[in-house]
Amino acid sequence: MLKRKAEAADRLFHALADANRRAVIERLTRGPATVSELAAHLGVTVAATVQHLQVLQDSELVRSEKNGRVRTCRIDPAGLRSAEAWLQRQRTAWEHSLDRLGAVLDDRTKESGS
Amino acid sequence: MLKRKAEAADRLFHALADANRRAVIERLTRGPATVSELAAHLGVTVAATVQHLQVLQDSELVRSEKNGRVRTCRIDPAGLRSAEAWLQRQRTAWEHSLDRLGAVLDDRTKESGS
DNA sequence: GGGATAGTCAAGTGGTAGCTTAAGTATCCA
DNA sequence: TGGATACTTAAGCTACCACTTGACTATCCC
Repeated sequence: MLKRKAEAADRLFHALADANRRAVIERLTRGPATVSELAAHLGVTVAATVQHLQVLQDSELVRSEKNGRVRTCRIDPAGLRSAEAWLQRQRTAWEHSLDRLGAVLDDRTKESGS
Repeated sequence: MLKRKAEAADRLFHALADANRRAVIERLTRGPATVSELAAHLGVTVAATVQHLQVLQDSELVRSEKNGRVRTCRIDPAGLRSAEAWLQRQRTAWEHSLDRLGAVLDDRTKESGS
């Protein structure tokens, strides 16, 4: 199995697969927030929120820095970009394969046609 | 614990979060394949492959039809498109929020400046 | 018909995810 | 200083996931 290279994508899509983590991202696209604010927004404990934030930071979807006792979280565009890149790569590969199929069908038509 | 409702985005990103399922997608972007071919490609049993395919079909990433005893699988672009759409939505929302921040900073500079 | 092929279904297993509570650390401020 | 605030860490619990094996159905073709 070709798993080594896949780890980043694993983490990335796994991070996006949870509704609460996506809610954090959606919230942060509208501006930075503290851990407590995010916890209130999600309706879970602060501890659970910290765990989600860890996952989001590991996949470069969120960054955060701590000032005094307050941790401020914001979007890290790197993760969003590489997720989009993977999907675009697949879509383009698929479209190319459709093009090749089209070319083959055209050739067949030409051969058998006239 | 609250049972999470399996929303579309949940299913979608969860489907993409598994390396074997992504390998199926990558394989299918290069053209259709049967269940056995996919199983051989992944190096897992046919039964496991069928389970992956079920997940991929539920999230509209893959379609399949059965002719005789052979099931042929192909890419369903709907899933890829809606995953891309979600990510793009977040990225543009984030960029707009940066714009608004920029505007505020400009105003502040104008007010306090000179 | 009957053996091989292609896929489906069900049950069981080890591992992991997401959540909680509880106890800790660091910082703020009256 | 000392109490309140903001976050961190650890342990434990339940549910779910990816995978297997084994039995089964449907189809092909000699």
